[in-house]
Amino acid sequence: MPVDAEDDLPEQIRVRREKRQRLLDSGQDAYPVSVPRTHTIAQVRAAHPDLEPDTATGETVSVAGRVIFVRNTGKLCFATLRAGEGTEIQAMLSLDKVGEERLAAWKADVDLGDHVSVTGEVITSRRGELSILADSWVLAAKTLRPLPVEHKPLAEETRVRQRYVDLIVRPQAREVARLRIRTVASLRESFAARDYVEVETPMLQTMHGGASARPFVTHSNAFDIDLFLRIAPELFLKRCVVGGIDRVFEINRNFRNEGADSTHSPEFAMLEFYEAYADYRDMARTTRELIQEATLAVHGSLVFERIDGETRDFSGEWDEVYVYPSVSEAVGREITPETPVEVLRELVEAVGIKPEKTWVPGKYVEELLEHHVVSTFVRPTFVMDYPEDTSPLVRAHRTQPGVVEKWDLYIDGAEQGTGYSELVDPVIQRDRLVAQSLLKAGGDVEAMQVDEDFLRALEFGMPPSGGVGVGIDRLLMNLTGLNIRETILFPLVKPE
RNA sequence: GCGCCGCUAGCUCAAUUGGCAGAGCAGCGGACUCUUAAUCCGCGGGUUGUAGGUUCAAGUCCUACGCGGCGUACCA
Repeated sequence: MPVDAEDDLPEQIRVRREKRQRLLDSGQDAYPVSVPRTHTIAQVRAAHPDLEPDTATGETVSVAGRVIFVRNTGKLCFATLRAGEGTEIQAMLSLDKVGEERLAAWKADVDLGDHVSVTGEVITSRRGELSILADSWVLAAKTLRPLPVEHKPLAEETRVRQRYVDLIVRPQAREVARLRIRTVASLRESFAARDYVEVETPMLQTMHGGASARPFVTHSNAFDIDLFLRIAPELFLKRCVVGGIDRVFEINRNFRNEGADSTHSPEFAMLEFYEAYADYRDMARTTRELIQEATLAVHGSLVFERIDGETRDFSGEWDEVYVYPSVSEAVGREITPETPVEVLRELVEAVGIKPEKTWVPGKYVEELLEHHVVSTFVRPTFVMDYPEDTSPLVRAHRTQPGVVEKWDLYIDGAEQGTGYSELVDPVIQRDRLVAQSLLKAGGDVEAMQVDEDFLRALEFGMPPSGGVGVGIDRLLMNLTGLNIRETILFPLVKPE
């Protein structure tokens, strides 16, 4: 080991390395393959819920945990051991029980952060703290880096970059890590109860489609072709419906090569589900039920307090508003799919938004909607019946020309999901995708490609169907009040 | 992208007008057989994000770059 490199280490890391070496030199193992462990800390706590102070149980156990506090006195040492899930128990090491040599070794060798195994009687201290009075102890794993201060919050960046440390010291980090999968498990249970089939469709795609977004591009050496990381599973799930998987869902990652901020991550978890013989209203109801069931699974109530202390109410039926009427009301004049684009442009510019030349008329309407209407919805709200020209995969409204059967679900002013009566006419679908590809040729990097295989699938006949996409990260954000980086265990960050 | 703010000990943070770089916890040495973020005595620990510049003197002022946060624009 180069001496110079050692000298450059911070003092506390150097000291811990020396302790490790000292243990090895004396024939002890700093990282034994196994240590005594008869019970988890949680099991010991559960078995002795309310002992009186200064009680001896006569029961001997071996527990293991990370040392997070030490209170070493001359002949009686105390330590708090913490299990991975956060349960804690006190270890007591006395001169009588472990002997002079092992007590001295404890004081000299054990640092905050080390994993240790302690064997001894379950007792309570005179102050009533549930403890293991050690007959023996052994190091389970030496920690070479000092833990951060327990009682000062870690800097947000350190929490994100070193989530392992965050998980050790911050209860909420442990809680959120489990919350995500509890939410996803609830969704899967809800789908199972509705006879849905879960599938996994390609992440690596030769065409990108199903959403308007810039894809990540990668390369297959075997095929010598460029591939796209998927921006959405939509076109494959529809192939499933064509093939007769009438109720199908997928929960998996999408990748979009776009900005990252407190509400957007380049990779994010997405739920999409499709149901034959359902329309967008059926899908809205199912979506509400899924989210309500997940809310119950996480919070136990549809009226709940988030981690940030705010209260939200997801109970009952959810509000429905309509795009053109609500925009009309907001701008003080009637807006319809026939409203000339010049009028829309004036209204958009009047609120300080700069139109781009690729915008179609419906885009202006959506901008007005977002600016005037949507941010006011705290309670979950379905915004229904969108412009046709911004939704190339949606079926035309059954009675209103220029409008499609689509809703967006807004919670707390942010889009939580979207649902359609799906477009299943292969001829109209082809026209829409060709129009998209022309936009793409004109420089719109988010426009879709003409996916011939998808069109061929539709030509085999897709039953009338409803489809929904729900952002899982967004759902967690809405259930907790956290930003997106807190809901993702290891969010993408630039290298240090 | 653009604008503003930040980056100091292992961690969390101070440092007045440009004038000896500090504290708490953690660490090291010592005392202590019922502690609870133990206490008491003593001692170490810094390339102030990186590279330049101005100045007798730079954590502090200037320039560039890196990383981060917030705001703003686009996307879920």
